[in-house]
Amino acid sequence: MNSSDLMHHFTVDCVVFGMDSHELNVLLVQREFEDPDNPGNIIKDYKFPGNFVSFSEDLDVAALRVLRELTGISDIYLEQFKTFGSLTRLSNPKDRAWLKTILPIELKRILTVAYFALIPIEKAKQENLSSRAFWFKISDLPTLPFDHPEILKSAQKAVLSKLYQDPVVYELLPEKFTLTQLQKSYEGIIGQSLDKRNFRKRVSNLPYLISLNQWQQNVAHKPAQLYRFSKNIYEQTKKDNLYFST
Amino acid sequence: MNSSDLMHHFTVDCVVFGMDSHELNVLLVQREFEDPDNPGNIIKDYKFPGNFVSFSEDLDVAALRVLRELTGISDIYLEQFKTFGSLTRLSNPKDRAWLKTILPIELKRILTVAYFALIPIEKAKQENLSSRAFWFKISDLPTLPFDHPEILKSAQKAVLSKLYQDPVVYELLPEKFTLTQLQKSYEGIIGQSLDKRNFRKRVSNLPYLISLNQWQQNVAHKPAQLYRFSKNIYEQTKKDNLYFST
DNA sequence: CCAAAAGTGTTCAACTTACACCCATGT
DNA sequence: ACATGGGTGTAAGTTGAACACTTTTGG
Repeated sequence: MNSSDLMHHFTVDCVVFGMDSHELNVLLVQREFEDPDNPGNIIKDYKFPGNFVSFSEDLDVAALRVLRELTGISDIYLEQFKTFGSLTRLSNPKDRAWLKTILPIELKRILTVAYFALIPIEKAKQENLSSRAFWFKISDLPTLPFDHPEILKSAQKAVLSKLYQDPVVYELLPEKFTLTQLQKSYEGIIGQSLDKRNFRKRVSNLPYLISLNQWQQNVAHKPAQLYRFSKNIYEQTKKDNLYFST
Repeated sequence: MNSSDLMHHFTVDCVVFGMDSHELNVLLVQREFEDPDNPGNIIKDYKFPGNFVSFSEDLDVAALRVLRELTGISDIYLEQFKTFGSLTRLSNPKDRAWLKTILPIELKRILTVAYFALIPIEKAKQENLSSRAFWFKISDLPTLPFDHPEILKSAQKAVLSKLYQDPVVYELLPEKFTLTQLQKSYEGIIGQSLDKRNFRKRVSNLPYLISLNQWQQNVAHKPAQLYRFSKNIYEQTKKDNLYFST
């Protein structure tokens, strides 16, 4: 075994979740390449934003760079959750054909360090989104290449698991939000609907959820009160929950 | 940017937790090399078992192989939790000197995919442990090289977080165990002591915790009843808890 | 006046917490 | 007989779950 046998290509891939008024969405970037099975035919499909990491680049920095380059988004909550290194991740000839268009050498295996990211969709839209980046409802995603379906499942679990420990839902919401928006965000991550009265009773005990003397405007129904998340109060009052799985 | 700029060395590192009758322990392997600052002097210290991964090896397989080769342990619960790729992980000259003894080239950066593992200490001892592998109490660890202190902290968090979702404590216990052993295992992971009566009331509701008609023998006190964990019953009865962080 | 979403309280059951003493065994 | 860890119950407080109607606004 010599040293070059021990060298590998690495990418970072980002699963970006965005919350609109109804449900969770995922940000995908379009790839466009010639179908190797059908020359002359152009395939257009979608994948998670991801790219190679250079040898002098910190992982987290690489993830932010790749996300900025491919989507235009730069101010976002980002967290590494798992590295995927199966020997079969590149087994689809279409995926290998596409890879040749971006790195024209034969690749044996690519490890990818996967990140999840959370952002309110409107904010992402303000940060002039790349013309190649598109939001998809999580309930209606196109077929994903590589092992991206597995990465997505793993990302959803990672976000849920994170929510057990930190109120990361606030990363999905704009600065001022309604309790219904908050509830929808929880529901999107948990994957279940919650009882409105019980939900409100529960969150009304959270010291870091600050009610503002402001209400929605120009809505065709009773305007909802606006709230904000106080990171300071959260940090000061959080206690480590002690529960264990049943 | 050419292709070789995009290639990296990477290793797997395993943080092996073992439970003895009192507390959590961690398995370290000794490294032995000449002090670059003081030629002729031999440094002996300890690190997590870890090694390079070859280009044709699955990640999880590599972790099991490395663990077997360096410690002798082969039947163990193992789970990937994070990849460490800081540019400064190799900044200590002593660590670079040691690396040269195992791979005699100049290395720029090594990414490491970190795993945690759980095993009952006695079981590990049966699997003829390598003479270079040693158990240390988690409350009394030697100084660790590289970024291993950070990896340890992250591993402890990962195990705790896992315990929120699955009763992985049972991986630390022998097949038959007492409620006190179970409690100590929880306490070791959680890092806090628990009330005996409340603990027992709580676990007595777990359908997958099976009491045996067997008791401890040859102990200088009232013998404790033995229990076992039923993975089957756990799988059949588990429900996804719906709680969120406060 | 209609549609749409906001907002609100009670009851019952389940769970959490705090807390102290006797028991069975080996030496 | 003593040292060691095993084993047990209750009361008070808190939290979780189920459940339906009125309010405010824009169109």
